[in-house]
Amino acid sequence: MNIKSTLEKVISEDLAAIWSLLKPEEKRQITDNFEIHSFKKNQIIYAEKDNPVYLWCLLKGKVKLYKDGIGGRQQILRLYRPIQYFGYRAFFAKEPYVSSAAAFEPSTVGSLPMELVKNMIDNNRDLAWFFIHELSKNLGGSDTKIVTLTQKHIRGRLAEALILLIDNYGFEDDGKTLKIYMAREDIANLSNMTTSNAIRTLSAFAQERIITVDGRRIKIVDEMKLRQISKFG
Amino acid sequence: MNIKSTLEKVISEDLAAIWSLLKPEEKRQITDNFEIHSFKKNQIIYAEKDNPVYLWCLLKGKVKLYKDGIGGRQQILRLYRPIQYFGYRAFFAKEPYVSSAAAFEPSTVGSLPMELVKNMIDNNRDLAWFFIHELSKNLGGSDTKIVTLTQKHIRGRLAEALILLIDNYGFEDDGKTLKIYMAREDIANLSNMTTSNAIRTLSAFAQERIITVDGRRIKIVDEMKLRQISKFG
DNA sequence: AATTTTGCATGTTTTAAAGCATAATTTTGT
DNA sequence: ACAAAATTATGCTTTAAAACATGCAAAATT
Repeated sequence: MNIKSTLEKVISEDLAAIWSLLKPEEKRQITDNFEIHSFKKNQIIYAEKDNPVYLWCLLKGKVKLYKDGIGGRQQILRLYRPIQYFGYRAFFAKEPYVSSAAAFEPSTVGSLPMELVKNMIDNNRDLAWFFIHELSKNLGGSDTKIVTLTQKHIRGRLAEALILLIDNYGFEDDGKTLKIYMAREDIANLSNMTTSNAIRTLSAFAQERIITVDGRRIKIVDEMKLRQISKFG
Repeated sequence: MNIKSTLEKVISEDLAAIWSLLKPEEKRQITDNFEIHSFKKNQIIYAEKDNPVYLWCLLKGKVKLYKDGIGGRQQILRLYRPIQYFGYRAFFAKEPYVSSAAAFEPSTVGSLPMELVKNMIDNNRDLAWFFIHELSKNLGGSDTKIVTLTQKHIRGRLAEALILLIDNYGFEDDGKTLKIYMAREDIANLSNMTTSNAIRTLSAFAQERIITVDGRRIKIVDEMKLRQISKFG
C-alpha cells in the first residue's frame, strides 16, 4: 500500500480529531514518521506486558482492546473504529500495556512514535487537551463498566453490548442490521459471559422479536426494548 | 479551622505532586481561591450526576469514590489518602459525575475551581502532564479491575481488596495491622460481594491464619499467602 | 440503665450462570 | 470440492454466590 496516498486520503476525507489541532510544522513531522501497517483478521497489534512505543491510529477496519483473564477467558474493554487513536495510555502511565489490541477484521493502522507525540504535546496545548479529554471519557466508561458488568444480569449485559455495537459501528443501509459481524465468542467476551450463554440469550432475544439472527448478521428489531432490558432487566 | 495555617501545614509537610510543579504566580492564585472543607464520617462530598465544579484535594482523612448500582448495591472504585486529588475527571470529560465521593472517616478536603485549574493547565505543561499521568494510571487500574472483579472468585477478590488496603493506607506501627477500619459492608462493596460473603470469607481467612480479625481491626499475618490467593485462588 | 438500632456471625435455601456433553451447521484450508 | 476444524445450537448437571433467616454482640439513643 502506498503510504502517502493512504494517509492523504484519510486526512482529506476526515478532519479527524487530532489532525486539525496541529501546526504545519507538526504535520510535516508526522508525515515523515507515520507508518502504515496492515493487520489480518484476529492479528495482534500489541500485547499485554509489551512496552508502549507507538501511538496507533486505526485508518480502516475494526480493532478490539481486550484483556486476557482467568482460564483463557477474555474481556473486551473497548472497540475502535476509523479514525480513532489507541495504545497511548500505557506510555503516559509509564508502564507496560495492561491490555492487548487486535484486529477484528482486516485493518489498516498507522503508527507514530510516542516520543514524538510527547514532544508535540509539550508544544501544543490543544493536543494535551485532546488526550486529557479522551482519557477522561475512557475512565468514566471503564468505571461505569465495572458496575454494569458485575451487577447486571446476563440479559442486561447482552442488551448493553448490542447497544454498544450500535453506538460504535452503526447499521447497514437498511438502518437495522449491525455493521459488525462478530463471533458469538466475541459477543460473550464483550458482555462477560460464556459463549453458551451468549448464544442462548441471543436466541431468547430473537424469540422475543427484539432482534433477528442470521449467522453473524444481527438485525435490531426493537431498539427500545433492548434499551429497557439494558437499563433494568 | 484556619485556612491559611492548615494549607501551609499541608504544603510544608509534603511537597505534594502538584504544588511543586507550580510557578509563584500560580501559587498565589491558588491560595486566593483555595477553600477548606470538613466532612463528617460518611458525608458525601459530591454525588453522581452533579456537575463538576471543583478540583478536590484530600488533606486529612480517607475518601472513597464509589458508584451506586443495582438494588442499592454499591461499588467502591478508588480510595484516596492525603495528599491526593480527585473530582476532575468529569470536568475534563465535559460530563456530569458518573460516581460519588464520600468521606470514610472525618476528613479535611480543599477545593479549587476547575476553571482555574483549566487555565493553569493551559499555561503549565507540567500540570498537563500531571493529569495525563494520573488519568492514564487510573484508566489502567479500572481496566484491570473490570477483569478481576468479573473473573476472580470471592476469595481472590477479597484477598485483592485487602492488598489494595495495604497499598493504599499501609500498616499501623506494628507493621501488621491495617491502618483503615472499614465496615464489613464497605469491604464487600470494595470486592464486589455481599456483606454476608465478606464476613464469611474474612472468617475463613482468619481460620486459615492468613489474617486475624478483632472487630474492624484486621491484622495481616501471612501477606505472601494473601498475594497467592489474590493471584490464583 | 434500659432500649433501640446497627453490625457481625453463621446456617440454610435458592438461583443465576458456569460447566459439560452432543449434534448440527458453517467456515476454512488444501 | 472436500475433509477437517471451528462455530453455533441445545439440553442437562453442577456450582458459586446471592438471598434469606436467625441469633448474638456492641453501639448509640433515650
